[in-house]
Amino acid sequence: MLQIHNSLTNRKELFQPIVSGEIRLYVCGMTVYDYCHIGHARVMVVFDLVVRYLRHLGFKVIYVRNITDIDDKIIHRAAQNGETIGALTQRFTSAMQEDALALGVLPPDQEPRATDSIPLIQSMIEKLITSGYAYQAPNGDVYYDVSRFTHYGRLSGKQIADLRAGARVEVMEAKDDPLDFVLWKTAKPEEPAWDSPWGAGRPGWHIECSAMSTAALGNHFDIHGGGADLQFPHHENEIAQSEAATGEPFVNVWMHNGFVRVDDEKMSKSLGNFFTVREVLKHYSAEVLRFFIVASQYRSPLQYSNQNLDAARAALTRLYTALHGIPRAAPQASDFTTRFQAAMDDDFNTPEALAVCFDLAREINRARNEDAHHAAVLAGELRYLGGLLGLLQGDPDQFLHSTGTLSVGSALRDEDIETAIADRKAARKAKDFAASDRIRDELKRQGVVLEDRPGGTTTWRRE
RNA sequence: GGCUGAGUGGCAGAGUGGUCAUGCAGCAGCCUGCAAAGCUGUGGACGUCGGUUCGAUUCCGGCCUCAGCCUCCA
Repeated sequence: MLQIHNSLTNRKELFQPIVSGEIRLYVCGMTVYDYCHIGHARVMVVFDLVVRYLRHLGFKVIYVRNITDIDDKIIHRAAQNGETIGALTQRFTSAMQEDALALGVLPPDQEPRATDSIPLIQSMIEKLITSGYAYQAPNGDVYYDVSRFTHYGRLSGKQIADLRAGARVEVMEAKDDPLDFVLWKTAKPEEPAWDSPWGAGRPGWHIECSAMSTAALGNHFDIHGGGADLQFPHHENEIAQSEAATGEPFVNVWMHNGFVRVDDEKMSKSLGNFFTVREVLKHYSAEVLRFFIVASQYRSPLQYSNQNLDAARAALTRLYTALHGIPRAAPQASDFTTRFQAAMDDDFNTPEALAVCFDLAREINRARNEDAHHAAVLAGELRYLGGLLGLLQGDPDQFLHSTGTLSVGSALRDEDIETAIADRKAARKAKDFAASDRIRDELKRQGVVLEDRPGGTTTWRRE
């Protein structure tokens, strides 16, 4: 029985879909004005694996992840670069999709863009004004009246009074209350704008997610996810807007993933301590990066460091070594699958699920010389379970022959290695172990490790 | 100041009221020409002070430390 930690109640809860057998899921995606960093990668990987697992359980999942392609930062960055907003957002949307693909993140079922959703957004704002939840200020901006929404603060565990007391919100004359947030921003000259009943302008950030999610998934849907930094105010505001506009409950389960940290601090643009996905992929393979993310539970902080990526690579090498040299056989669900599912059912406990994979790998290693068929079936199971995490789908030989950490400099070509191995084989046959060891040492020096197998064959891997 | 969350062996990282996490690293044995890989065995931990309990790393309370949110942020 699947349990998910719900940020709304701050507890693990038994998951019950609204419509039996079907799950509607919305995740806040990227604002496309720069390359994705590892924090963005984590959101994509985490919810990808949530979707994969839910589908494995037999649910029909409708997964929507939006693209924010209009906001202040985009406008500023485009101006800075001297390019159009459309060119900028198109460029970084493509970059984001490339990064996702590299990380083995399956595309969402729908990927709506804010700028394609203006009519939806306007109609929601219209409803909020009509029902008295929003007002147009003298400066033309339209604001949401937070005091009208009685449940405001429920998701983030905040009291309106406390928020006011500790308000660090910029004082804006136009607002009735500093906590009110903007739904429609009047355009300044030079800024992109859409016509509206409230004058030319553009949507505020929060409203787009309310409009796009309810349009795609209905007024009331199952799961809404995103990074923990979106819990307040973004998600809080989404609830306020959506529930006020539709008169229905918005979302049953809120999921928030933890931050990626660098030196015990949150990785973020403002701190400048971020690593982009494409930067990291120059040094580590995408599967290693993905393993690194999966090796922590999604709500825990994730400590980014080369040391931890190296550890991820070593661990992944062990799994691929177990699969190496074993023919593919159809998987059978055994006790390992039961344990794996129990782990995943417990709020997607991927570290525990990986532990099961390692136990399975040991079992394969035990069986491989005793009972080849059994080993093959277990290997099939390991591959299947790994697939639920988006791992272990590659060819073991290929993984072991690649460095995993993509080393720079003069790497030996595969053919050179094969030639050296043939030379060494001849030397061994002639019992010239000094020559044999010389070849092995030289390869080792260049980062290639040899492994002599029973039967006289030699396999190799890069370290 | 308000509100969250966290402190586990050399490192990473799960979990549990009393018997094994898991991976890397260490040690010993088997295997090997020697290695590597693998297998077997093994040492090593639960921030701190109290409380509850036959028994707490696990429950409760205080304290210390760290991170996050309260402003754009995945």
